[in-house]
Amino acid sequence: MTARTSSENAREIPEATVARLPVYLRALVTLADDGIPTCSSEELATAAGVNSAKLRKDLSYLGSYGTRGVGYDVDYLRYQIAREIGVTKDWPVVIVGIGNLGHALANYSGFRSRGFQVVALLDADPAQHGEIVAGVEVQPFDRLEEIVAAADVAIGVIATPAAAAQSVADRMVGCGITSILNFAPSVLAVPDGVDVRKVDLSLELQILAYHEQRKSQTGALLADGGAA
Amino acid sequence: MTARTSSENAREIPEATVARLPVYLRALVTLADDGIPTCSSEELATAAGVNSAKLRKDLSYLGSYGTRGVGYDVDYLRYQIAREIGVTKDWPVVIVGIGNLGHALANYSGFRSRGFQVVALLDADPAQHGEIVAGVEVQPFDRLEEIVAAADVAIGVIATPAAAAQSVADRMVGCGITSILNFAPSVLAVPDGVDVRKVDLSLELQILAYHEQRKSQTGALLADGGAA
DNA sequence: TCATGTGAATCTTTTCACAGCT
DNA sequence: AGCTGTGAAAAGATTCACATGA
Repeated sequence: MTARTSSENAREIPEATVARLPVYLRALVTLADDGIPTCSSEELATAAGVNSAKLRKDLSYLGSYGTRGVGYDVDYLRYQIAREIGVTKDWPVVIVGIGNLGHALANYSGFRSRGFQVVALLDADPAQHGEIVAGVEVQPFDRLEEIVAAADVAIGVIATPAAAAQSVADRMVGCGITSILNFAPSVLAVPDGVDVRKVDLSLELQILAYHEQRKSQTGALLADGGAA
Repeated sequence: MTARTSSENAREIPEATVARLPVYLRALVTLADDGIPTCSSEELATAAGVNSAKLRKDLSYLGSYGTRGVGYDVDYLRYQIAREIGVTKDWPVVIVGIGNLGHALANYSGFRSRGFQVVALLDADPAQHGEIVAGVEVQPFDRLEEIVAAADVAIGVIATPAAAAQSVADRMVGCGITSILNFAPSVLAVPDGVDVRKVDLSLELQILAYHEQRKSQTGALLADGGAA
């Protein structure tokens, strides 16, 4: 669920494809780490958990980076996807709300290694201020504007309780942040041009519960759809 | 598979709809908490962050729970959706991997209040054993089978490093778990009939980065939205 | 010979627009 | 008079299957 941005671009990559590019990138990094120089669409698709037709169609939106009869050069394709996503350099990120989840996010090494740098941790609660988490000091939320301006931050992460999320989002938007990753279980209202992605833990579990309930009922057939 | 061939099964709910039911449920809970007894599709859609046509179409797969000319009874619709999802009673859940993220998950109150009960916290690292997190003791991973059998656990959460995720999933599947929520950044191979959902924090940020990069390029398509 | 890249077909999801019920 | 519920149309995503070019 991202904001629509229309525009007639020849390079218009479908949203479903965009959502898979990071998966491909991670699979390529793993292959590269294993010393594999080249792969077929079949191999990469397996590593990424999709089928090869979908993979090839997805990659075709980026360009022709493979070699017919051979496959893909792992490093080359990896670079092309990283460039397309925009993670060839690090993005500065602020995290607001340093509770349990905020701590976990701040400590999550995957951010650093995948194109993001946590430049500030902010919390409204004075009791938290001064604590050092993953090498970064927790500061008052009121310093948001100052920090965003100084580090040219475009991406904000909200890990506050639901009640605070909208006002945090408003402040973020007000100081120029245009992408928000929201872990609070609330729907955010933001202006056009601001992207919001939501991660909701209990929502994911509820989707599993739905399918789980189906499985235990009837017993006629397991059905399912493969997931992932 | 499936073959929408005739036969009963009038109850086939599209996956896209299933993924939104928990969102509607949460919106309804909020409305109920605010003391609102009735709402229109327009109001509920706004609260859920979707448009009203989509909401009505989604609800139509469950049945006819509204009243034409009036709207929906909040409590009644809430119960119907909860029943459809299968969260009218609690599901027992085990969490494996009690690092930063595992701690945050164990402490996350949203699980308890939304249909899930954390019955065990498991970790392979003996240094963690015995610690009490959110009132639950961290136990050795080897007790998995015993605990799953005793509490009839169907849903497992993996919050381990990527390297351990597949072997944890194998053990879970081996003892009868058929739904897995995976926070480790790795693709899990599981048999048919087992559902896996993945939450990948840096993947979400990378999707935002893609759109962010687009915004800063060209500059032509910045705000737009209503304009064009 | 072989695997990519891609039109065409199929399936899914969203949106439209209004008939039908309160 | 108004809002739901739903066919039908449109848009989007996936899969098929093979021409294409290394």
